[in-house]
Amino acid sequence: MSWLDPSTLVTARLLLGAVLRRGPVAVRITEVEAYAAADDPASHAWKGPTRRNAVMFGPPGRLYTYAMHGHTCANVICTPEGVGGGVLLRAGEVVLGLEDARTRRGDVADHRLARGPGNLTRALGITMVDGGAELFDPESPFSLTPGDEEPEISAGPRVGVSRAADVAWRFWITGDPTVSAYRLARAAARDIQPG
DNA sequence: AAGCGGATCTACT
DNA sequence: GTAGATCCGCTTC
Repeated sequence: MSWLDPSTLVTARLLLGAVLRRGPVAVRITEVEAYAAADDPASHAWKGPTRRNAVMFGPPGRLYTYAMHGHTCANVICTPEGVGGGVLLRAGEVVLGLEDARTRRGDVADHRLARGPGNLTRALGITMVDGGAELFDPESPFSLTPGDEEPEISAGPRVGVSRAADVAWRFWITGDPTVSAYRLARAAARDIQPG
C-alpha cells in the first residue's frame, strides 16, 4: 500500500520532497496544490464524476492526467474510492535522467526543466496515455517514494484558478529555485479591472 | 454539431 | 507585464 493520506491537504505536504519517477527520469517534488471534492469549486471533482475525471473518484495511488491549453497536467490521487480530489504536481527538481529531461524540454536552464505543471509532465514524459497509471505497483513505470527529511514549507493561494482563489491550498518548499511564479487567473484578473 | 473556457507556456515589449 | 497560441471536454443548441 501507499504512504499517502486520504486528505489531499495532508498528502500535499507529504509530497513535498518526495521523488516521482517514470522510467529513467525522476523528479523531487517542490510545489503542489490540493484539490478537494464537492466543496471545492476550483476542483475538477466539484460537479461529480464524468468521463474525464473518473480517475479522481477511483482508488488512491493512481495518476490523474488532464489536458489543458495544449499541455498535460498530473495529479496524485490519494482520496478513497468514490471520493473525488487530488494533488496537482506543479513543479520539481530533476534528480535522475537529466539528459532525457533536457532532450524533452529543449534548451532551458536546469531549474526550469520541471517548473510549472505542463513542464513537469514534459520532463517526465507523461502524456494523457498515463492517466490512471499505478504509482505503487512494481510493474508500473512509475514509482513514488517519500523524501528523507521534512522540508520547510510555505503556503499560499493556488495559481491560475478563478474560483476559490482565497484558500491557501498551494504548498511549496521555501526558497526552492524550481518553484513556479504565482499568477492570478486571467479570468479573475479580468473581473478586477474597472468597466 | 458547434462554441467556449480553462489547475498553461512562451515570446516579445 | 502582457498578449497570443493551443486543444480537450463540458455545455448548449
